[in-house]
Amino acid sequence: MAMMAELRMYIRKIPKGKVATYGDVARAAGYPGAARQVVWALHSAQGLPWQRVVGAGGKIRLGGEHGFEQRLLLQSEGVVVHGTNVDMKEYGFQYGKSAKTSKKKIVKKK
DNA sequence: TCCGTGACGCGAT
DNA sequence: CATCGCGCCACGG
Repeated sequence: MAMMAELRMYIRKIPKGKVATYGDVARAAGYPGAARQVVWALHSAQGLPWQRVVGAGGKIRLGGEHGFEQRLLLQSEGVVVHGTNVDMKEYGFQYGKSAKTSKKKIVKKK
């Protein structure tokens, strides 16, 4: 499957109220080190929860108006943003971690 | 085909 | 903290 499609698919897995980093998404999708491609995938963010993708350490990498909007969107989902950062300990989403114990097949929303 | 461009990541200075 | 350098890789010129 095409890389961008994979990335977009994983981005959609991020639940509301949680965030994942570019690197995490890339690794989860099977492309470690392809954080830049995540950016590309987001560029064509059609229906994607783009605001739930932040930089390493929970840093919002968007500038100006966009960064401000991302902050608002995240907070409206219950994520507390400190300046330009998010507390990953509290809101970081771990891919597949829950599936590890429940082996239950995750029904991805389409 | 080579080259510049990213909402990147990470270690070194 | 702020910067730099390097690795990473799809895409458009």
